[in-house]
Amino acid sequence: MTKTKLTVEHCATEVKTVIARENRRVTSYDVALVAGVSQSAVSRCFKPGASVSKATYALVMKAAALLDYIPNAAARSLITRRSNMVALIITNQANLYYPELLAELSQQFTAQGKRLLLFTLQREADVDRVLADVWQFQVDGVVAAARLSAAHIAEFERRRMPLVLFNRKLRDASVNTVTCDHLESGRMLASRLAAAGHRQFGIIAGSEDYSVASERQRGACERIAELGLPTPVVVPGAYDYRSGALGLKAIIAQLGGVPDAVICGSDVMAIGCLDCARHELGLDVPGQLSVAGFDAVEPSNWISYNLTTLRQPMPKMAAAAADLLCARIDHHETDTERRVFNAQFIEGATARLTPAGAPPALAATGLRLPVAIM
Amino acid sequence: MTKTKLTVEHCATEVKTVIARENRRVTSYDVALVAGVSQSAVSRCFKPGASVSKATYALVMKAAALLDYIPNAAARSLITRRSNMVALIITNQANLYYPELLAELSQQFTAQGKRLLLFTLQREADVDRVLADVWQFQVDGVVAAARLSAAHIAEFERRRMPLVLFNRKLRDASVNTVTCDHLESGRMLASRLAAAGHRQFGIIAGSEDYSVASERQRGACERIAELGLPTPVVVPGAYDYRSGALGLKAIIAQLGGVPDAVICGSDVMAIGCLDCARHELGLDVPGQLSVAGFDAVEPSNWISYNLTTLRQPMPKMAAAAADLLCARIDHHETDTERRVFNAQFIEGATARLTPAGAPPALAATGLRLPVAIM
DNA sequence: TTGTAAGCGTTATCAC
DNA sequence: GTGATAACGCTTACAA
Repeated sequence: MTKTKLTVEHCATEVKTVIARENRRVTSYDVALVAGVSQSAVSRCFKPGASVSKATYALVMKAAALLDYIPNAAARSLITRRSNMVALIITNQANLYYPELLAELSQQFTAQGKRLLLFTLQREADVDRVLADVWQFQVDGVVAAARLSAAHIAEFERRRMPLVLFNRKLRDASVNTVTCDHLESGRMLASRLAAAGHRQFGIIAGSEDYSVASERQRGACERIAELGLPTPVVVPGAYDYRSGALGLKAIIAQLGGVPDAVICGSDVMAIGCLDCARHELGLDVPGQLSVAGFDAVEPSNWISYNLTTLRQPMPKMAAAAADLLCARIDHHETDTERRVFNAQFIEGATARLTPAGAPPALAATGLRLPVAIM
Repeated sequence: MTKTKLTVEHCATEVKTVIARENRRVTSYDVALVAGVSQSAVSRCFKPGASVSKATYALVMKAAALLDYIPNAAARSLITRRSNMVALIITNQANLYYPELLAELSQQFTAQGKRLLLFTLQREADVDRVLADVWQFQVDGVVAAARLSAAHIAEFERRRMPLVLFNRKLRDASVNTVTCDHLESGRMLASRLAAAGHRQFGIIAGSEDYSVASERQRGACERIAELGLPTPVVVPGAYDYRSGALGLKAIIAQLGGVPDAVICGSDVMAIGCLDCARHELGLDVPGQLSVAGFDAVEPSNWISYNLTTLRQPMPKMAAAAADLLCARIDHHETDTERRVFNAQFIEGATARLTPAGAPPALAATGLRLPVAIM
């Protein structure tokens, strides 16, 4: 004959049915009602480091759990002016060839409590259309792995939107950038190949508007010229597998013969070049021709290729991008900085790295070389 | 000696300085002030088919442009209950091996005015941690390319969160799913290989918790059993390149010899297996051993591999996922649906597809086979 | 520590 | 077609 005791549980289920009937979301008011505290008390419980008594906290958390309450980020961001979202502007191409980049960035930003909102580009020219969307979504910052014009940069500044350029350079602008020294990479590769006695180079460049490949080309050409070697034959490429084969054939046609070495603007092109040389043209690589690429993508490491290439320290670069952006967002850093990383040379086995006739160094024989068993 | 005429431009710059001084965002009120209309008129101008006169529209748009005004999506989503964001829950692995998936999904959703908010998982087990975040961000729906438990699914229903599972199945749950028929793919591959006379199979499976690879394995085993062929040797793999070589060696050890064919749960493993067979073990593929994979990833098509494999129609699958999700979000569709696609067989040149001794079919010689020139 | 009340910047409803 | 006004769900002074 006891009068029904109004437990928190009872109250919660009752409130839930009301919410369901009114077809609305669970709010902090609902939780407050169930917990028997004020709405602001509920709010404080969900703010890390706010002053709440243990008892209140427990009460609120119990009610929240009962109601499946989760703070509404949209409402929060309206007042705090923080969305905890970072836009990533990236070309499809970039994601296709550097899938680790996405994983690394996502992980780094997640560690800082931020999530990536994705803006992919079919072509670099789509930036304009995409930027309008970026502003709408109230992201806290932007990582751009795409070509931005000076006007774009100006708009970022006007809107005070933190920005980090990833592997893109812009002259005459003070922007945070994270890059790998592609010019130096190109120089280094040319130096190594020249030291091994290669004289006539072919270069398969990237498309003109992609600075990474063109810087590598510029670096290689610079160094080749400095060394007084014959002018290399430079042909354009589209950064893909097919470009490697087409490029090699174009180089051979233009040169009237096989060059000593072909430097490709990317690994995928190098692999295309390599396959064409070996399987279509029947050339011995690196016996008759050396082939080298850039990036050290996963397949470059596969036994069939074992490509001579240079590795960009992607995890570190991603971490640097996250650091720079978070410094601006969370610590109101205003100075801009350029973080430049150096590529790591991967010897591989598709380029002769010692002068012809010299005994092959240990590396040239390769740890991963075919070893017949039985 | 004319009194300063208060043009819209003058007014705009004045308002801008005030905004800058007060360090706040440009709002629709500011635009209304400059345009000389009410705030609600401004709001209407930014709503696609609202009733506004041409004159007002022009006035408002001019003022908006002058002030760099863009509607605040957080505020909008608070009242409309639409964030125009869709969460993509994806394992790092999935993105690493299927980078096109991301591009396709992003494109499909962008076409529907929605953007992807990225939630990457180091391991499939991280889902729990990630889901709490998903709820916060008020996304309109979720595409999950990760393993969800029945409890997870239940939470989606409780929260009425639209969900599409991508390439994951769940027994006994009515959920929207988009899959490729991996079981049938496995069966088809086994059939084709058996028809060509292969009798003893080795299978390199995927890790247990990844349904795609295990279904393929199940399909292949089923079919092999139906045909009365010897029980295949099944070894586990981790979906990566290294697993291919390890798997092949394990199969050979377990069998005491080389099998007729090895079916690998993924192309990357198949490529690892292939490289090991050819370069480490000195086997002739497909002369002494047939190797086949699944997925038709880009490298599988490279001349060095030209892998026998099955292609998932990724673009169509991505489109289907977007369709299903948008139907629930925008058209309040409540029925769930399973869209199952069939894989396309890619003959390649790493598996013998005609009975031994029979004259090779045209396909077996391959259009992309090495052709020495000169 | 807690509650009250004022925003944040929209969209939606309703008179006019 | 246009303008007041009330939500939306939260954070944050400020007062108690």
